[in-house]
Amino acid sequence: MSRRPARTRPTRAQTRERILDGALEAFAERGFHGSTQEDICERVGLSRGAYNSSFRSKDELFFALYDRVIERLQSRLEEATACALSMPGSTADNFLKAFIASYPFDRDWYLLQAEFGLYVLRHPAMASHYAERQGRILAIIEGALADILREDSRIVARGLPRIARLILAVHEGSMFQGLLEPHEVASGELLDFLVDLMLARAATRVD
Amino acid sequence: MSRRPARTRPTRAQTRERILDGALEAFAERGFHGSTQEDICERVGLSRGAYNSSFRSKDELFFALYDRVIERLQSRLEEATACALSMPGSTADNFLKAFIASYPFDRDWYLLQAEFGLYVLRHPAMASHYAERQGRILAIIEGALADILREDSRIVARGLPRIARLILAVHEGSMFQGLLEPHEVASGELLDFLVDLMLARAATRVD
DNA sequence: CCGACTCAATACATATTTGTATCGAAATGC
DNA sequence: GCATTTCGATACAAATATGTATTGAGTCGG
Repeated sequence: MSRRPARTRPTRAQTRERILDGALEAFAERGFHGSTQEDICERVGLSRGAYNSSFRSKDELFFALYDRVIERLQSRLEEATACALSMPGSTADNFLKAFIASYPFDRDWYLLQAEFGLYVLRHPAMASHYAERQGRILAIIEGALADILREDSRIVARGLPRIARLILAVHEGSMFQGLLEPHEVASGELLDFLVDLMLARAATRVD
Repeated sequence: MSRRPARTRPTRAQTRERILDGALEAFAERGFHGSTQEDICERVGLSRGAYNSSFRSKDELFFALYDRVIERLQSRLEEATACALSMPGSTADNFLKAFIASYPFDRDWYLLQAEFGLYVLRHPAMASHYAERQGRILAIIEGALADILREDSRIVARGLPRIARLILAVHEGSMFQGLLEPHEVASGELLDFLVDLMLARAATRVD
């Protein structure tokens, strides 16, 4: 035990994190413009005083949140990649599908991601920031694909960046459809289908 | 010339249309929550009086706009389908690519579409409304695919609904990437790539 | 231990936005 | 033509959101 008495007041960093937690919830539920300071704060039991003291503007909060979200996604994907690669003798199917399964597929994540996307499209100055973060995710996907090529070369070799983008596009598009009509589109279904296409196994002709 | 003097005051329907025009612009530029009545009205030179007189609520306006947008998309796609089919001897490649090229790929359209998507995800009661409209688009794509099958059977026959959904997903995902990084992702590039995959022509092995 | 400083809560002033009520012009029905 | 009704603009009132200033408790350095 330290000589100092236990800290009773939370660190600045801690309250910042709590506000980010509240913002995550609020933005997912009501969107960026739809969320008020009060909205965000009351979810985590803080007052607007803490909010205004911790963040200069809503935009600053927004991007701090985005960075946190991206960092978590990044480590999640990297972990999944390492894990899937560690299993010896994995085929491209297994690898890709394990990798894809590790991709977040929940409502809040999608809503937030979409909200960020709209925001940066409307604030061109921020586009590069977003693109850089998205680039990291694309790089991880590309890296994973490159690894697969060493194990199973059925997949196309050329245009890795484009394939990575295609995977990302399908993931996001199908997440939306899955959230809108859960009974029609199962989680990961379209992405699995795409993998099948890439492995050229689904290209059967009509009878 | 009619016995009545020429009409000087616009019809209710006309002002409704003008307000929808303003809302389209405003929602695309600032989003649903970010757009105020004033925002919407001043773009088309009307006062808030016209707004409140024409629409009971912002939600009503939003869905009226959505329906108008979907109707226009629908006729555009149907037209493109008919046109592409009328060209005799068209291969699946040509057909699909012509069809895809007719799909709107502009900023405002994407922003609005994404905004609608977020809205309905957050208002589950509205999800069925959106799903029904999206279903029409999917049906057109399915119909087009079915037509191709008669001309060129290289494409997979089973799971047409899933293929249609995949096309939709790729289109939306790639639209976003294209808008975010125009120099990285060309319009329609990913969709063309998907078509290649479906036609099993891109599934070459690494050397 | 004491003083300076930090942080979050509260109170307040301001600015925006929305909804309602009213008014005048214009169209329709008789 | 005249009365009635409709529609869009203006004015007003209420609600909501934001930013700033102040206050008091908690923390850190000497």
